[in-house]
Order: sequence, then structure tokens, then C-alpha cells
Amino acid sequence: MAMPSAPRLTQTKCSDCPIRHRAVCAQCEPAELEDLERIKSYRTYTPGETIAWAGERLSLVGSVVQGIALLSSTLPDGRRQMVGLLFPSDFLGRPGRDTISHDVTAATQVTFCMFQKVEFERLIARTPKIQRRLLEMTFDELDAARDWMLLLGRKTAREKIASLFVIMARRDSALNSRPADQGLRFPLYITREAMADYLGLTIETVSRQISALKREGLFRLEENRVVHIADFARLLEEAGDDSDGGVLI
Amino acid sequence: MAMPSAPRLTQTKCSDCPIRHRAVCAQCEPAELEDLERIKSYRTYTPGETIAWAGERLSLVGSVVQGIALLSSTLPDGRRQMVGLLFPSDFLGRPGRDTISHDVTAATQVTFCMFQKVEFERLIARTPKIQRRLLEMTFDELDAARDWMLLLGRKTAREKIASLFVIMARRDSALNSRPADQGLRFPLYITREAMADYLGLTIETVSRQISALKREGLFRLEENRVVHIADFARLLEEAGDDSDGGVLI
DNA sequence: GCAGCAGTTTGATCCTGATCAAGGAAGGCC
DNA sequence: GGCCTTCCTTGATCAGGATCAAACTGCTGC
Repeated sequence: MAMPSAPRLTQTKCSDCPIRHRAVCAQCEPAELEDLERIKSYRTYTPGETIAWAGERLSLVGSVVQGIALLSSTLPDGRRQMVGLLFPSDFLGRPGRDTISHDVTAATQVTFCMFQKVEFERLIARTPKIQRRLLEMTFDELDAARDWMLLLGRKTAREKIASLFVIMARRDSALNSRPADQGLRFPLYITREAMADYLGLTIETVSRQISALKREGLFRLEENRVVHIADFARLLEEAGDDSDGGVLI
Repeated sequence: MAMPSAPRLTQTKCSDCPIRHRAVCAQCEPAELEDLERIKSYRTYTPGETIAWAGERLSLVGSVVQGIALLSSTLPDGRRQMVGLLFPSDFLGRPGRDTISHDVTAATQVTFCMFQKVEFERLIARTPKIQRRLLEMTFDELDAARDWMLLLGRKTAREKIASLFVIMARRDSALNSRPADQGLRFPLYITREAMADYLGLTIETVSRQISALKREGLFRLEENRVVHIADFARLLEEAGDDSDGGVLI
């Protein structure tokens, strides 16, 4: 394991945990935060590792602290569609259900901050604010899923790639608390295969479209980072995105 | 207005309201139910009518009592994707947001049971059970959206049609409290255009695929009802559905 | 150094679903 | 009845993305 990353993972402090300051508990009282503290634990997965299979019993819920996890559905014949892309602070799991309905895999090295589901359920039953926060987060996920449906059903391959880049740029800048509209440099954390599964395309089409956009000078790639987008507004346009580009997700 | 339907709409009783016995308040105490009673009102829309535009301020939330409503997203150039199909008991609106992010239209004559959003928010703030119920419903919607993403991204036109029919059969049988696995007869409440928007296809492809499945003897159409599916299991298979067919949605 | 491998790119060809176009069916209205 | 309009079906052709195939890149291990 590489030296620089290991300590950061094992030393993750409560103050680094997105559960505390970004996700579930953004407006909690100190007492409620302590309740959360007591029942949490961390777990790290390696890139490519399966975190859970669809249909599996899952007695944990939690959220991503660091890294990227993927949610996907698979047809009996193996065709696969990604249905969720979990960045730090995103929540995984369903209070009130004992099985998970999608495959969960680690795209990068990923660390979760997890709670025993029964304990978490007890907690939200007596802490409406946490439940409320969870409802807000689920609404956000539903909105994202619906935008994603528009992408899958109606956008061309070229537009899909542009949209993916815009999404990645925004999520990355949210992660680093930078404004998104410059979009000068952000990493493509995921493989071509994951992009294809995200976009409902084949890896060949993903590769070809990225090459085409590069040829047209929209950006360069440097060690899997998208660099120097000449005209971020034009990429937004290609993505068919009519929201104003400055707003973070 | 046709005689048989008008009285049923205007006379909708609390006991007929899905908010009460199916949706938001499935496990509420009588006192909580009375709180809901006091702040609700009904509104009916005609087929094709726009209920709300994307981006509009919306001070109401509510759920469908009767009929079907459609949620859809539109690209700047007019390409449209349906992102939600609201049957009776389905909830519309977001406590905590003042704008709606999708177009809402009436597919059939549709009646909503609505609450002033501010009042509903006050109610859920002091009634965690209702909030909990809303969270469960939102989880269900998110699951449905993710299955839908698999359909849009990875299924063929033929499989899309089969999936649509399976979904319609299940939702219709849930509506009428019948087991879904026979699927002998159910209406296609929506037009070919709505089907195309649901499935990410054109109306021509929808029409052709339905004709092809008919030719193969999977079903007949009688006044826009799907009749006598020879082998519901085969349709499930075409839909790539590996859940057991007897379970209602 | 080089073999082996996973991930990626590029090329050639095919096929599914889109597009363009024309007709048919059913209902409403005069 | 006849003429709209709306919705649906069918046909001919096209094109975007899938498929099949091969080569390239960067890494790891020896």
C-alpha cells in the first residue's frame, strides 16, 4: 500500500467524516453528533473490489468518506448499467430494508463511514432532523437519477460524453470547494468501461467520442485528467445543460 | 362530461383518498389523520393539460387520487424524456423546495389530493411517522428510477416494450388489488407518444414493436387494452426481469 | 531487457432504431 | 353525409452506435 494514502485513511478523524459536516447531520446538535460518533466504524475497499452484490442482505448503512463507489444493475445476460455514482458524502443503504437491490463496487480505493443499520434506525427514529436530512439527500439522488434518465434516453453519444465531463467537473469542484465554471483541470476517476456503463454506451464508442472531442480542441488529457477546457460554456451546451454553469450540484 | 365519472370525482371521500390509506399516512394515528384532513383539497385536470412547468414555483404538494400524470424533462431542442409515471397514491412535490424541476402533465383525467406545502411541512415537522413514510416512498421511487435507467441504457426496443407492458400490468393490478401474474387484461392508459417518451424511442418504433409482438401471438389489443397474454412468464423474460412475477410493485 | 496483461485506441463492417413519407382508423363537428 | 383533426400503422431509406478485430500504451514482474 502506498505510503502517502494509508495514514490518511487510518487516521480519519470524526472531523473529517462527511457524515458530520456535510451529509446526514449537517444541522445536528452536539448531543446528536455524539450519538452518531458512538455507532460508526470505517471500512476501506480496494479498486475493483465488490462491496455488495444485488440481493444480498446488508446490515450496514453509511456514506463515502473518500474515493468513488459505483452502483450498478445487471441483466441476466450480463449487460450492465450503472445506476449510481457515489462520491464522498454520498449515502449508501436503506433504513428499513434488509437487502440491497444493486451491485456496489469500488471504482477507486474507497472508504466508508458505516453504521449498523438497526442502530442507525433507532437513531433516526428519535432524531427527526437526521431523518429529514436523509429525505433531502434522497430527493437529490432522485433528481440526479432523473437527469440521468434524460441522458440515457435522449442524448447522442457525443452529448453523453460532454454531460459526463460536466458532471465530473462539478462533482470534483464540489469536492474541493472550488467554483465549477472554470473547469480547468479535473481527474476522470473511472475507467472507460465504467464510463460506458454510466452512459449506456460501449467502451469503443466512449473512446471514439473522447478522441473526437479532443481532436476538436475542447480539451486535452494528461494522465487521465481532463485539462484546459478551451470553452467550458461550449461543453455545457454540448451537454444540453440549460442550468447556469456556475452553480455547484 | 360523462355521467358515470363525474360523480365519482366530485364525491371523493376521505376514505377514498390514497393519502389516507395507502400513501403518506399508512400507519397514522386518528389524530394525525385529522390533521391531514384539515389541510387537504382536491383538484382535477383534463387529459393533456399541463399541471406544472419545469422551473415553476409550486406551493402545493400532494398525491394522485385517480388517473395518471406524467413527469418529463425536455432538452433545449425539444427532445423529451419521461422521468416519472404517477399512478394513484403516488406523491408529487418536494417539501423544502419551492420550484419543481420537471414538467407535469395529465395523461388521463387526473385528480390530485393536495396540501399547501408550508402547512404540509409544518405537519411533517411534528409528525415523524409521516416523514418516515415519505422517505420510504422516495426510496421506492428511486428504485423505480434506477430500474428505468437499466431499461433506457441497455434494453432493446423489443425488451423495452415488453418491460413497459409488465410494468403497466403490475401497476394496474396493484390498483385493483388483483394478483399480477395472470395479467389477462389491462389498459394502456397512455398514448404511443407517451410510451415513446417513457422508453426513449420514437412512436414509429413503439408501433412497429407492438405490431411485431402481436404478430407473434403474445397478446391482442382490444380498444387499447392488452388482452390474453398467452404466456406472461415469456413476456417477463423478454423484459429481462428476474424478479418473481407474482410480487406486486 | 522483455513477456504478459489490463486498459485503451482505431479500423471495418453490420444492424437496430431514427427519419422521412404516406396512408388508415376513429372521433368530433358542421 | 363529408370534412376535419388526432392518433396510429406501415414502408423505404439512412445513420449512429454496436460488433468484431487488431494494434497500441503503460505497468508489473522476472
